[in-house]
Parts: sequence; structure tokens; C-alpha cells
Amino acid sequence: MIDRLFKKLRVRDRLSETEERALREVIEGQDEIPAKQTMVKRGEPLDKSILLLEGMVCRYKDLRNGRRQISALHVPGDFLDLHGFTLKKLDHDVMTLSRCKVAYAGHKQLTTLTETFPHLTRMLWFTTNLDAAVHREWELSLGQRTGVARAAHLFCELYHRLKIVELVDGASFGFPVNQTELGECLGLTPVHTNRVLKELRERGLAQFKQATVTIGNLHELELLAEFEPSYLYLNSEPR
Amino acid sequence: MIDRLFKKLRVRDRLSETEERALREVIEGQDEIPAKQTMVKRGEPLDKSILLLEGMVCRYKDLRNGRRQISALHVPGDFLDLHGFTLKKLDHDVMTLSRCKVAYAGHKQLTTLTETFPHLTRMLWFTTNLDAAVHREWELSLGQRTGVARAAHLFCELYHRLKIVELVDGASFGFPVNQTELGECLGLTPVHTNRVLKELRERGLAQFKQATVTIGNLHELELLAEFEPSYLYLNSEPR
DNA sequence: CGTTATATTGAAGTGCGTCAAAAAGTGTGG
DNA sequence: CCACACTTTTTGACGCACTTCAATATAACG
Repeated sequence: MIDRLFKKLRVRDRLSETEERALREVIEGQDEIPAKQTMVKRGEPLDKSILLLEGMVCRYKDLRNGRRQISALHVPGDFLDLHGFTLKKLDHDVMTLSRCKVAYAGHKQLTTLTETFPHLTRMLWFTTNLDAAVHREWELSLGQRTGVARAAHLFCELYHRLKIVELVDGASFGFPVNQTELGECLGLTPVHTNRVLKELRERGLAQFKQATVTIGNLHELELLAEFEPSYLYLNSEPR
Repeated sequence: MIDRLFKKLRVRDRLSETEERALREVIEGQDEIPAKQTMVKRGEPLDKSILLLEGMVCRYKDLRNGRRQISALHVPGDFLDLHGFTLKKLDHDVMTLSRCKVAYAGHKQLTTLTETFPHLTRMLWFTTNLDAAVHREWELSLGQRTGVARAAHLFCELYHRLKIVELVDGASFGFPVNQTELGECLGLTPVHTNRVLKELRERGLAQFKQATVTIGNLHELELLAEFEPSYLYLNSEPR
């Protein structure tokens, strides 16, 4: 299961056997967490980072009026809070969307690792910068794309990210959220999210049903979303 | 001028004399860039990162219809593209807003630095994670805050960030953009940005005039924006 | 002082939100 | 296997925040 992390890294850079071993050594423990459970609360001091092995997780912030914005989604192979390694506490909450399997990397062990493996450190650093690149693309979506294009873009992004870790089945992938939570990713109300999904469905571009996305026409969907995968840094380059 | 970087870092962590010296040594060159000039183009290979010494810079992405989203603002003391150290090319453009002074840190030198100073490395890593924390707060703004609250929030953020590097003069600070560019930060059209500014002005909360923000009532402004400075990580903690 | 960029205002249109209700799906216990 | 409660999805009607289009006013500048 931890292999998904290596798949993710190897899409972006070379990872030596030694580095893989070193990384394996700092990943320890294994937990199962039920769905819809807060894993990390904002502000609480952190001494380890969480690697997602199975399931899906979100990070979010909310306002006093109860409106919530999901700022990031995580798929297997992602660290949920590697940024917490340097931040030491989070500015947001982390919640499981589905039942999840996770493992841990202690900050102490990570510190040791970074003192011994500079290139591996850059790769880990890279993954936190990759999260930031996704944040920027979401800012573009939230600020400038219409609801339909936002949903289309999110589906394209997840398709590509899940493909890397081999969690796409044909044109379908699991996305364990309801329409309310999907709306919280998109900055839309549940009602409008429903209408946006209806449009994508009727145009034959994508379908969202029972926590599963089925892409009807990837090319058209990407056109509509103006999806440019370069922000996912899918080409291997030395870091 | 480079001292602003150290001010920024020392608000967040201890920085030893040795570390300061080491960091000074990798910062070289000095350039002046005119206003509204693209400094880094998306996709172009990078071999150095840029430290902003004076002026203000933005990063942005745009869509085919010409709409643009500014995803980040940078103030003196910020690295503009330290994330480029691990990403090796950017997913967005970087543009000066005002006339700027900058210096450079070569990636080769940074690599050497990270192999010698693990704690300093974590501090640099931290600054890229801090940028991501700001991205998340902007996602919350763009997804869930009203136009007025978004503008209020941005003014609060800049006030606090500029305060650290001593660029706030009483209740005022320079913000070298026009209303169109401000709208591109906020995900609003120029016309609506103008109306939002009018409301803030008439409520006595903040004024934006001639590229200068003057805060009328910081407390009320923060309340309106639901501004919670914790995402700026202003408390010094060991990283 | 004219020229151009920027700010401001008005009027009308639209995407998305709100409120409310119905329909469909899901899970549980009998 | 059905009955019931609960969650989620879907639809309709209406309202509002923001956009669009267009015109005017003001500031910036050589």
C-alpha cells in the first residue's frame, strides 16, 4: 500500500533504492480511520505526519455562518500533513471522507532523514509544493471558472491524480463524497452543485452517482474545464 | 534590504548567526525591475530563486477568455519562487506590480546549503508552506466570502504581513495595484471591485486610494472579514 | 493641455443562493 | 422481505450578489 507513495514520487523524479529504503523506514504504524472523522484539528501541536494508504481525505476551513471550504483533497500515496513537519501545527482541519488506512512518519525521524538524504528531502519538499500548485489551480477555479467548469476541472484533476496510483477503473473512479461535500470543494451550494452535475450529465461529459465519477468524454471535459495538467508536474525531472 | 528576509524568518523561528551568514552567502546579485513586468514565465526552466527586496509582486494564472486570477502577492522579504527550487519550473507567471529590487539564490548554492544546514532548510521549506497556507485562506475567501469580506480580508492580511517587514506607516501601507488588479486578487470584476471599495470606505473600515490602503478601523475590518491571523504563523516556534 | 489610464456610476442581465418541498436512495429492525 | 426513519438527490420559485455594457468623471502624465 505504501507503494502508492513511491508511484507518486517516481512519476516526478528518480528515487533510488537506498532512498526508498530510508523512506520506508520512517513510515511506521498503521491505522484504520472511519469515514467523516476529523484526523487533525487546527492548532493542535503535531509530532508526526500522516501518509494516506487507502481512502480519501479532505482539508477544510469554515466560516462562522457554517459555510465550509474544502481546500484540498487527498488520495492514496499523499501525505496529508507533511506541511505540518515545518509548520508544527495546521491552520485547518483534516477529515476523512471515506474509511481510510494511514501510516505515520514521526517528525523526529523525518528530521533525521532530512539530515542524511538531501535529495530525498527535496522530493518530500516537492510534494508539499505540489499541494500548493493544486491550491493555486483551485484559486483559479474558485475565482474565475463557472460552476460547471469548476466541477469539470475537479473531475479531470482527480482522474489524473488517481491514474498515477492506479485507482482509475476504465473511465470511473471512486469519489466518496455527497453533493454537499462536492459543493464545498467547488464553492457552490448543494442545490447548485446538483444543477451543475445535471448539466455535465446531460452533455454526456461526466456522471457523478453513488460516490463514483464516470467520465463520458475526457477530451471534451478537459476543453470545457480548460484543464492543463502541467500544474500536476507529471514529467519526471531531477529535483 | 535583505534584512527583511531575516525579519520574516525571525518572527517564525530562531535563526542563528551562522545560519544568517550562510543564507547571506547564497543571496547574490541585485536587480531592479520595472513595474508590470513578467519576471518568470510558466514552464521556463529555473536555476535560481528570486528574493524580493523592495516592491510588490504577484503570481497569476489566466483563462482563455482573458480573465485572470492572481494567486499570490509578495512583499519584501519574500522569495517569489522558492517553490521553483523543487518544482524546477512554475505552473504560473510571476509579475512585478511596482518597480522592484530583487536578489538571487542559485539552486546549486541552495542545494549545497540544504546539505549543510538542515534547520535552515526547514525554515526555507517552511516559507514555501507558509505561501501554501495563504493560498488556502484565499481559497476560503474565493469560495465562501462575499466580495466585501474578501477585500477586507486581503487588506488585513497585507497589513499584518507588511507590519512584519516594517512597511506599514500608521494605518496605511502601499499596495501598488489598480482596481482591476485588486479585482484579479479577489475574483471580482473591476466594476464590482469599485463598489466593494466604496462600501468599505463608506463604512469607515478601509480606504483604497492612489495605490495606498488606509485602515479606518482594524478591529471592525477583521470582524467583517473573519480574519484569524493564525494562518500567518506569527508565533515563533522551533521548526 | 490634451491624451490616456483609472475610477465611478447607472441600468439591465445572469449565475448562483435561498427556501421549500418532493422524490429517490440507504440502512435498520421486525 | 417489508416498514420505517433518515439521508441524499432533485426540482421549482424567487431573490440577491455579481457581471456586463455603457457612459461619465477624475486622475495621471508627457
